[in-house]
Amino acid sequence: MRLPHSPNQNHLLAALPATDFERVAAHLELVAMPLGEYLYEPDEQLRHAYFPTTAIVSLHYVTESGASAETAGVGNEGVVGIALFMGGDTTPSSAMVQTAGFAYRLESRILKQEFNRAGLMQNLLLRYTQALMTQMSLTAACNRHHSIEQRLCRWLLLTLDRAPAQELVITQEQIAIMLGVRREGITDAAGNLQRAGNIHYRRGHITVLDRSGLEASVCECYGVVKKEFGRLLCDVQYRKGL
Amino acid sequence: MRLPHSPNQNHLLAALPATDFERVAAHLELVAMPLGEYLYEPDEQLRHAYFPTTAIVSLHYVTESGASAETAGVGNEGVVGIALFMGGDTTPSSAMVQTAGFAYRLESRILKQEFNRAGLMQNLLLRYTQALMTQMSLTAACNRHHSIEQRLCRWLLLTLDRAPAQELVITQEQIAIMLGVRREGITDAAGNLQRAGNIHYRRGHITVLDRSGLEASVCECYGVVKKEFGRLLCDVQYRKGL
DNA sequence: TTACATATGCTCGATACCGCACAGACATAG
DNA sequence: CTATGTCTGTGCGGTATCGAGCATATGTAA
Repeated sequence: MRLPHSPNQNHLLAALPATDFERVAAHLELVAMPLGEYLYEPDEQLRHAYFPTTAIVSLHYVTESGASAETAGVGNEGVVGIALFMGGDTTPSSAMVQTAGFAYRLESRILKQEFNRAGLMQNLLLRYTQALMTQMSLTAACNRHHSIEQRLCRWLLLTLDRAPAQELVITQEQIAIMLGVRREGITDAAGNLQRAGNIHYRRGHITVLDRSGLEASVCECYGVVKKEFGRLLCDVQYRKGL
Repeated sequence: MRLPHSPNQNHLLAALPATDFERVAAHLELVAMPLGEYLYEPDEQLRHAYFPTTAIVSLHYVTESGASAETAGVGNEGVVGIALFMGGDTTPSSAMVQTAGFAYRLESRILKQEFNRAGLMQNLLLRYTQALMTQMSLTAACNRHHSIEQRLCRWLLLTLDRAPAQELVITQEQIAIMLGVRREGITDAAGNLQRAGNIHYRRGHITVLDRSGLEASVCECYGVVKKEFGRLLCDVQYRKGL
């Protein structure tokens, strides 16, 4: 399975009206996103915004003591580099590639320019940003009140929704870092899910066998985030010919 | 001490250029914000944006089981009702008055209108929104990795920075709800801080005796949020004559 | 095939926090 | 001044999660 790359694999780019899209298309640059690459580190000036197609990026904060916690994920539904058009240019968080794949990147100057046209692209980016805020808020609440197993289910489902396949290539250690827990905590929780027949995993590969099983174990947070993304970005019109 | 009310007590309003300010001034309505009032509940259509002067508002999410957790606070540095100009109009979170006081409110229509002028006000609101996102992200990480006592210190310092006085009028129960922990957890932590001579409290009143003591116990999150607010909103020019 | 690095499984004690129950202290209205 | 409701203090057992250490399994590369 080797699909040709297209900017339209990213929902935001696909939602642009033809005239807007054509203006930016020439500036879009396809880039490979290897696992573990940092798109930006804390307080580092961003040069590009990234519109993932098959890659998934994790936005997270790393504490002084080295512990970390994901605050939101970005896949083909969104864009990495919000701070560029929000005006801050940098953030104290980091963005790391969590699932290898591809993205189209756009120079910061071009993105700002498009944003300032105050057209549909601005509207789209702002609504996406609000959805991202919802995800961050829910993550904060979820971290307080829900168990590791529930949070793992949330994370798996959200990641699966962004992934092109049913199999995720990631180790339990890496998931633990995202969720901000010990690796053994993930081993436990994943073991439960595997015993229940919901997932199967082996050395860095997780396959979802029964999505509905995960949905039965997940906390409300998944549904709320999902619904909010749907609500905020449901009326995007895809360009003809997609 | 009875200061005359003025929109300039809110930093965002105070930062507007005279011409912009005069355009909205006629629409600003001073409102009292009693403790516990909900400015909006989940998915409820917002009618106004609120620019607090002396009031402090808590943005939080309430889970299905009734547990809650604050994701960010808003005082005279900001505005409640981000969703109006971001385009979503509603959010799954709630906004509740956490410290009684006053705010100036603006009809949603007027706010959107001003935002869409794409002038300094838009720029200001977007940078404020980014600062708010930083607060949400840090809250998520803080909830994962820092102790109740550290989080209490963070909350006290952030609230103090927004409060007009050194004394906060709030019960331990209410603080517990904000932080998403048991009331007893706050009793413990506050007891420690009182024994250390950093604060003094009695039945719903907390007085900060030694700010530097709190700063010594707080986690990094306070500083990061503080710095980010400073960075994003430092260059606001206050109108002459304030 | 073998060696090696790495991913996962398991155990143990420690601890932060929870849920519950109840006692005492304080503020304020009558 | 007293009664009442609210706020705070404390103790108890229970549990999720942590931290550390080590055993085992599994890919991969020599």
